[in-house]
Amino acid sequence: MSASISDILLDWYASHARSLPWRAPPGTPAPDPYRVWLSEVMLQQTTVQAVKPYFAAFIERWPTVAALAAASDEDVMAAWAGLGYYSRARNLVACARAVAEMGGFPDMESELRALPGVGDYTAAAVAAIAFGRRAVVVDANVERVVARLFALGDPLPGVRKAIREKADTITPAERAGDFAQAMMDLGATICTPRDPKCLLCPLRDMCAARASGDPARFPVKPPKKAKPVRQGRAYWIERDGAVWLVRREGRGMLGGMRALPDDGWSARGDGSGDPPLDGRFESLGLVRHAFTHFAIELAVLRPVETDCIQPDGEGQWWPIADIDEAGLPTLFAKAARLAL
DNA sequence: CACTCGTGGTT
DNA sequence: TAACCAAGAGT
Repeated sequence: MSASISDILLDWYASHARSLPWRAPPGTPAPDPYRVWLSEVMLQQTTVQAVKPYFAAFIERWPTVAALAAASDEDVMAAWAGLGYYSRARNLVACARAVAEMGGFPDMESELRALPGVGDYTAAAVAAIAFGRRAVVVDANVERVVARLFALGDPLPGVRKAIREKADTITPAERAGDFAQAMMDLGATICTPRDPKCLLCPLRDMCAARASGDPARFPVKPPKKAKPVRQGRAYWIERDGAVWLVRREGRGMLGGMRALPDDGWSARGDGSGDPPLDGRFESLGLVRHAFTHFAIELAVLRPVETDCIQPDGEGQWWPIADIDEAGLPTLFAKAARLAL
């Protein structure tokens, strides 16, 4: 009887696992579920390199889920600034509070799945990695590896159901967590999106995509839509060494984050809203920034008359010397850099 | 299902 | 340099 895919992969993982701050070495006891969960949320659509400093800072500042549950929304949002997808930070606090209330993380995939910010992938990953449960973990790496192993040629996202079924068939009953991480490491280091390193792959002899001669063709992706460019304005309003900052509303673009006041570009898309105070403005320059589904050209403006300034609406005067601690998302950090 | 939601590195 | 892409979730 020949070795199974999971046996081969687990054997490969024993000597090729990446060493990561949130990870236990292959075959060693599972890490703290809090660390697993925190890293998985941070890693959603985010590179390992980008996550590392944020993970270290969060663990240092909030060593337990109870500590994070006790933190203020404002502090967590500011600590998340720059990492992107800020709904993750809003859900992170909500999830920490729910878990603290429960007395700890549930150890079943179905219960994990019910927590805020925990979807199919994260629930399976935490169940497998932190609790040793058998769970079918499918992220973009696994999708790519499985699509290639079985040469699944239908386009995403329709092919996902078939991918999951195939992933289920190769997931072992034991060590599903190591298996999942092995699949992800293989996808990240060998079975890469472009130019896969098939000669180094432990599964090369059983890979249908490699046999086809063009493994990089899998998985087939749909054409992407053009990215529109929006125009907007942001306002740099200074008084006594401080700048006027607002907190963005709701769950939309950059929701919950501290920001410069703007003209409503994110809601309207055309930057046609009103400035936060009357008077004339002069230009400090233009910030170009690309989001996932649109780009923006943000004009940064400063009031010409600088006496007796008091902007409309809610906000706070933030000391300019401490601007790095304001927790501005990157777009507004760029605008602040331009102003300074 | 289709769309929203960030950012920075790589090619 | 424009495009692609990363340990996805919520609506």
